[in-house]
Amino acid sequence: MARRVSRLGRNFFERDVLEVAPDLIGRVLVRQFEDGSEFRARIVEMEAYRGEEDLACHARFGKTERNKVMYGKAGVVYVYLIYGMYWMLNFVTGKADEPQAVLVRGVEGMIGPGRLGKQLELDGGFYGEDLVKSKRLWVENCNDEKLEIEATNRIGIGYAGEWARKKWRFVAKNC
DNA sequence: ACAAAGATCCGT
DNA sequence: CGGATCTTTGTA
Repeated sequence: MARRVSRLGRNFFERDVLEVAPDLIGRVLVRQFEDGSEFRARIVEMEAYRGEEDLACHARFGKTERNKVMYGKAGVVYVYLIYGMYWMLNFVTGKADEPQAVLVRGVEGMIGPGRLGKQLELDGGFYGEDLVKSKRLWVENCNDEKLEIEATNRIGIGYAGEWARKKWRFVAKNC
C-alpha cells in the first residue's frame, strides 16, 4: 500500500518524552532554508528532559520566561542559547502543563547539538516554531530499516545528582 | 543589581 | 585543559 513520506503530526509528540525520544531515532530531520536549499538527515542521538522534578531539566525551577514553551502544546520547538554561542534544538513533548522536551544531539553526519544548531542556522526566531505546520523545520517518517537503539546517561548534566544517572540519552548503536 | 553557571566546542 | 561569549537565574 502506497504510503507517502509524511511529516510527524501532533499526536506523535503528545506522548511521554521517554516514549518519544527513542522513537525519534532514525526519523528524518528536515530544514528548508530561505534560498530554497534543504538539509535532511536521519536523527541518531536524542536526550529526554522530563518534568520539574528532573534536576537536569530547565523546568527544575518552575515556569520561567525561557522555558515556558515546554509547558505548552507538544510538537513545537524549544531553542535556547548555551555558553553564549550555541543554539540547542529541542522538541516539546507530552501534555500541556507537563514540562518535557527532547534535545536533538545529533543526526547522521552532524554529531553534537551545538554544531547541529549552527548547521541548521537556528536562532531565537525558532522559539515556539510549530513542527506540525512550519515551512522551514519539521520531522518526517523514514521507511528504512529501524536502527538499533542504546540508552545511556545524559551528557553534560553532572550537577543533577540522582537524575544524572537516568539512562535518558538514546543513540543509534552503529554511530 | 551582581555574580555564577551553563543540556558546548575548539584549539593548544 | 582553558578560553570563547552572553543569557538566564538565584542571591553564591
